[in-house]
Amino acid sequence: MRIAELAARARVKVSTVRFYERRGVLAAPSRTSSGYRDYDDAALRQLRFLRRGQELGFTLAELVEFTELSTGLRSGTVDARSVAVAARGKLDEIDARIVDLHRTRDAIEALLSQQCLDPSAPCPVVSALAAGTDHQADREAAVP
Amino acid sequence: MRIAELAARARVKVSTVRFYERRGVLAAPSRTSSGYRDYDDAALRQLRFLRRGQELGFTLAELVEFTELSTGLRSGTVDARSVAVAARGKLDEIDARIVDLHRTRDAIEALLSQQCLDPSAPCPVVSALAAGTDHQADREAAVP
DNA sequence: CTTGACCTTGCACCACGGTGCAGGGTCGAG
DNA sequence: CTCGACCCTGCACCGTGGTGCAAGGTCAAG
Repeated sequence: MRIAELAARARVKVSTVRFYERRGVLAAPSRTSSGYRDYDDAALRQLRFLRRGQELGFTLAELVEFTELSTGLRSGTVDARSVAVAARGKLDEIDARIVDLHRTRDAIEALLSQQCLDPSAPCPVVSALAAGTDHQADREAAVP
Repeated sequence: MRIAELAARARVKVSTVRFYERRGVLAAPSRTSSGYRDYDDAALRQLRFLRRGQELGFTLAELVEFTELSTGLRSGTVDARSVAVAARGKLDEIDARIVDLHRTRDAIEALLSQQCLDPSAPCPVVSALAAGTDHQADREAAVP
């Protein structure tokens, strides 16, 4: 398929597809005799994978890393152990983000349940976000 | 306190503090007679709030919005209903992100539990990320 | 054979979130 | 008084993730 069809089916812009190719995020496709890019279904899957990954907050660099790990594992150039290490790392990152989001979520819920309407109490959203002790930074700021 | 101390205590760079002021994200502080910025504890709290919010994936614009909503509510220039509407919207966004992250998490966990080591089966991580039907886009691509 | 929709390349531009540097002023210890 | 650490402004630059436009080539319908 040509670039417009690929882009439409992956719900991205044509310019974005070319941008991904420039960045090496999407493999350069074969070309027709007249020089038009000619994509296959694998390119469509890859492009959708990139789009979803972006929506989930991964950077293009991370998504390239995932792809390389996945294909490397299949082709045997990457061993299972290093994939496991990488996966464990991502898992921990994601878990931390989920915990953080739950904290924020709960704070906003508290806001919704009117607790923030009392101007004498600190807003729970702000409190939840501003959380963190001063002591570490204070020590460092005081010593030098 | 002066800018270096503020920056150290909020764990951000001095240049970042000035950048936030330029962008209107952090209120311009009072100045000493010689023109030095002079910050109070409220500025430190605001800066920490911004840093935490950034870590949680909010944009500076969203954090400004939160701040304005919070202060507007306290000063009575914003009514509780519009805060509730905004909060509900953010809540839904966060919930969607949590669900997505859980999906990704589970897919990576599947990878860790060796299911991806079978080269004949599709990698669950890639599948989870590439998920989504083609039909909508296909229809749109076919009709014009 | 023309017309319009599509394709090509290259380059410039955008928003976001900073980062760094030059060239100068200020402050406190010694 | 000097020295170093700090501060000021302005401006240029960076990476990330695109977006748009000009100038030209290709292709299929009419």
